[in-house]
Amino acid sequence: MLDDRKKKILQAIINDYVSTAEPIGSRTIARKYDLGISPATIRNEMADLELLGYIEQLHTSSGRIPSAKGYRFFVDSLLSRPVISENEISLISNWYGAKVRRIEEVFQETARIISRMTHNVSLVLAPQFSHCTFKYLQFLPLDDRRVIVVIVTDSGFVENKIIDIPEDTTVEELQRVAAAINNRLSGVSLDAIKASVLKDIRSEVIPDSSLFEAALSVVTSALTIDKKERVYLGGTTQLLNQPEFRDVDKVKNILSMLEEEQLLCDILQAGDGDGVVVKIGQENKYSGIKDCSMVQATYQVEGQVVGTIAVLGPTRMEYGKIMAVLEFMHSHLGEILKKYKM
Amino acid sequence: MLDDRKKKILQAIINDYVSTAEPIGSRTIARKYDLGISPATIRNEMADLELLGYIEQLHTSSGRIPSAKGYRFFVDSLLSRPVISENEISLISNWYGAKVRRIEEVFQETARIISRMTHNVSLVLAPQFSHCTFKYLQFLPLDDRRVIVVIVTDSGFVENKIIDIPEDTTVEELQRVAAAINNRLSGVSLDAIKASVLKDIRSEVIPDSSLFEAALSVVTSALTIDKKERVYLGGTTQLLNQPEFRDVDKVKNILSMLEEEQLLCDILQAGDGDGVVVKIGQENKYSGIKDCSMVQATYQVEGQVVGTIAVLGPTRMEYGKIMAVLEFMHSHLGEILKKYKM
DNA sequence: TATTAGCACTCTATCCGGTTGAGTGCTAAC
DNA sequence: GTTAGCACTCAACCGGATAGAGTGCTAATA
Repeated sequence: MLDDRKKKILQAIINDYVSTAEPIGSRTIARKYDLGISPATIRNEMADLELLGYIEQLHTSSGRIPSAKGYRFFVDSLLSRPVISENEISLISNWYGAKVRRIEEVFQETARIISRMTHNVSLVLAPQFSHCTFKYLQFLPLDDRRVIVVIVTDSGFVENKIIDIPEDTTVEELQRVAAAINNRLSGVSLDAIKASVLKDIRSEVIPDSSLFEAALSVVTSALTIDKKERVYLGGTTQLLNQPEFRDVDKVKNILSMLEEEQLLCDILQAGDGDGVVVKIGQENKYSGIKDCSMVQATYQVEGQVVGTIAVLGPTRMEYGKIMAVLEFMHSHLGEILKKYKM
Repeated sequence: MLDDRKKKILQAIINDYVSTAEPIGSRTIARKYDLGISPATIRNEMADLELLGYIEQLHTSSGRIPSAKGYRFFVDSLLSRPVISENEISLISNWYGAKVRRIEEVFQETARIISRMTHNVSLVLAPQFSHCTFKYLQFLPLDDRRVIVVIVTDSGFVENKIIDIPEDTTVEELQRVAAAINNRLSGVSLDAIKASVLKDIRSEVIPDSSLFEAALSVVTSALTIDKKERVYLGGTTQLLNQPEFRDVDKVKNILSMLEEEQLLCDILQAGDGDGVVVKIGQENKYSGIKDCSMVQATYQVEGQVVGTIAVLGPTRMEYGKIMAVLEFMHSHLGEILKKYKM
């Protein structure tokens, strides 16, 4: 365990490096931070810290920078978790009020707000459609040959698709099919429907109804799309402000990754545990971000975890601030969603 | 007007610069392109071309690069417009088949396909909801206090929103309100509704019905959102492969622009005329892309222009290829949309 | 008269050696 | 245990020399 003085020095190194992105030496620490000890002493302590693996040197005569282990210790033991100010809270509420007109926009705006406050890329994973429960399906007539199938879940998600129907289909027939499906599927979770229930139904009922087949295939397709298009990004250009991304090739790597929604979903869903979680450098499983850090948090609706929010940036990030923002979203995004009629 | 030899030399310069991104000199042209004339002659011709403004020099002893005027002449007079191959067409069709499950995905996939084929950023402006005609509105019950308002247009677009209702609202009452609205608005274009009709109605009917108010406000909000969230981007990382974007600050400028959907909408909608249009450098009105080129095309559904597709990149781009791809999309995207049930 | 060879010139990019400055580790004194 | 002093290291910066690609001009050539 580190003694008090080492902690203070480590803290100074991290604070300085986070704000300047430059390696820092003993002399500078002594000058900028009033620790009451000389550069020489700090040098000795820094040599120890390096031996212990908390800081590292790029080359023999450069200053030190925090290592992943250093950041980890900082986050776990040194960080006095700040909370965001009243001022910021009211700003956030204004931002939502000004921009959000419908539920999907909450996610996009959340991503924007988080990135604006943290100066880093933010990711918002919207609730998985498949966790919802099927409520009912309805046909809305469009013209002679087409109807819109609308699927409604208990939480009010609506999914729709246009299908062709035989020309001579009667309204009664449509209603009968809808009733049959609703009767069988109402209250069943979409997960379950996808997994097996659909097959069961198909064998239970009149197999020659092409309308029925079409309606079922819509349900299926509504279920299979749910994994996609559910990640909202904010502030991707913030990356380019970070000195660690001066190099275009590094930017390319990260941006390519951010374009792969499926990958992002997987990364975000892998988030273990509730609350705010910090993953530093190598702790990230996906190799493309092994020199980045990611702070993740879940959020809840009706007491159930439904989605994940995250901030991605260089390991040199303002962990305190970011954790505070995500902490806030973790505990308030649910309410906000409710407010905008989820 | 340029004589034949000057044209050939200009063509050689442009071809070479487009593929290498390096200024090219007389000696190299003579070596690489078999024009049957000596470097000295080429030098004289190049001096003329520079005087005429078709090419330019970065400094006295560098090779020449095409100017905007040069590219313009190339596009207008030198370019033998290629068409994309059968091979590529079947590739495209496969890509759509593999990815697209619903109508919105057509736009995203179109953007991806275009950028993949052109190696540049692509933009797809989805059809404006507001050009459609209101068909009807329907209430779908959710629970005691909430219903989903579904708005259907004649082309099959569906927009939905959840609203609160007074607890004791009867089904008949809902139907009556829906009928009243449908009666009045059916067949009216959404543009017109937004512009004025809504105000008229409000005064015509029972003003104390809060349900009625809520339904109308949903119609309004469904109309006001239509300008947003309708631009799909593809291949933003392609930018980073271009040597002209080696500089992170330039990348930042463009990427920031690409994040502003409203701006993109404006730029894309400004597209004058039908068919494929090329805007080179300064020809672009928006100052942020004055050193880029943009190739735009419209696409149609039912014989009506409903949206725009575009490719954005450095002025040094493969105009021929890009125009061919957009030409194809211009004439086929309509069908593709129909195929996926627009 | 149009083309070409030859030549002097220009300008960038690159390499190289010297200098500066921030930083270190070690040792000896406090 | 702390600190001052000192020799040492290394990246960054600067300036001069060089190489190379390219030009424009002039005179010779077909």
